[in-house]
Amino acid sequence: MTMLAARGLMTDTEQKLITAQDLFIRRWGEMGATWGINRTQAEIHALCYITAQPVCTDDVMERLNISRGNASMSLRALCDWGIIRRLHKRGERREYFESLSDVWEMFSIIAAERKRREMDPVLETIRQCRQMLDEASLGKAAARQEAVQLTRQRLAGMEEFMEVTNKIFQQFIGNAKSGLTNVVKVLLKAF
Amino acid sequence: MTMLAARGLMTDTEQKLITAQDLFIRRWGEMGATWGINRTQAEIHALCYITAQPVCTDDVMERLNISRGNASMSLRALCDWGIIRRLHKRGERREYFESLSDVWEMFSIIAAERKRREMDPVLETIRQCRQMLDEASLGKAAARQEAVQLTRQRLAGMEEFMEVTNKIFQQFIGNAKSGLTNVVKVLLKAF
DNA sequence: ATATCATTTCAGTAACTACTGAAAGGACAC
DNA sequence: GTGTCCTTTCAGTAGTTACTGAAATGATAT
Repeated sequence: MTMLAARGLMTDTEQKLITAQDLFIRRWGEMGATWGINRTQAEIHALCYITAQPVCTDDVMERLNISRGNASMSLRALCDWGIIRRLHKRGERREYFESLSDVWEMFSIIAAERKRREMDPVLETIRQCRQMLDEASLGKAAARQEAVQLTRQRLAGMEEFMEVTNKIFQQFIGNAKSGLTNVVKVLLKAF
Repeated sequence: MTMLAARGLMTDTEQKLITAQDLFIRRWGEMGATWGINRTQAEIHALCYITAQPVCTDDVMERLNISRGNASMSLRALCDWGIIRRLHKRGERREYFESLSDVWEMFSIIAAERKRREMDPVLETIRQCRQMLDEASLGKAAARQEAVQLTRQRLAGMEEFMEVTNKIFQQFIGNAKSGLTNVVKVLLKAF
């Protein structure tokens, strides 16, 4: 609840709007926490997204009850991810922030970054491991030992999975701007 | 590096195998950490998966250098997720654990659980918010205010996204056992 | 130049999560 | 019953991450 609301300076409609928004913001924050982004950052993003209007640092501080330092750092992190943007208003000193409006675009930005940061290194490691265990490195007899073969099979299974997943990600990423919804329609029909 | 290795009681091949496995285990642990599962649990799972052989609590403790308590609790958590299984060996007291072998099946188990725990509550909240802001709750005039309409649009956008995502998840989940790879092939061809 | 307002940085701290090790709790054998 | 072997639990602690608030930095106006 904001200061304004506490002082009774809001209309009934405004209060209800705030209440609904806060509900969404809190849930989104909880969800973010289990997806590797921290709660506060997820809440800030939810605030920008749900209001669909530019917010400044003080708006964020007041609305979410956090310090200036925290707001500043978290806003920057969200800008780095690319899911909110800085925005200068003519004749105003302070900076505003707004969320991307297209959820599909946000998703594909996040997907691209996580693929790069997390999947690619794993794939790289798997290849490295397979190479360490191939005939050229171990010799023919050693490479045929059961334990070695089992591990090689597991590496292969994981590699296949990650390669396919990667391709799907790439499709999403590549098609984000030109109407991702279409891609998804095709996808669902195909099943 | 295990005790055995330190004492020089391993063959060259065994050492190389362990080294490759450890590489994979560590990377998998790092990745898990950014996906909401903790590093140790991810490492234990990686160990079970990559060796493709039943491991007991002591194996886990020695290989990953963790305490008995930690091993016990983490193994249980992985069993709860359903991606490793308990296994009794005839005539042995101690319990063993093994990973599911099919990566697709593991993925769909995790997807199903996360959908239930994380997406479903958000969808529920979005519907609740939309209801709070519809004409029936606010009155016609209030519901037409710009701020209210903007928030309603954003809620709608997010709902659509999550519903489609949910459906895709369900397809994956439903098709896991009967050869998920086929589903994916269809999917990739469709693009 | 100086004043004003906004933003960033960061040392210190609070809050939280993960982990240990020892004690308690089974399960089976004798 | 007692002893042995293994597993689980949990209080206490270590380690990590998130946050604050104040000082430093920057940006614009006068």
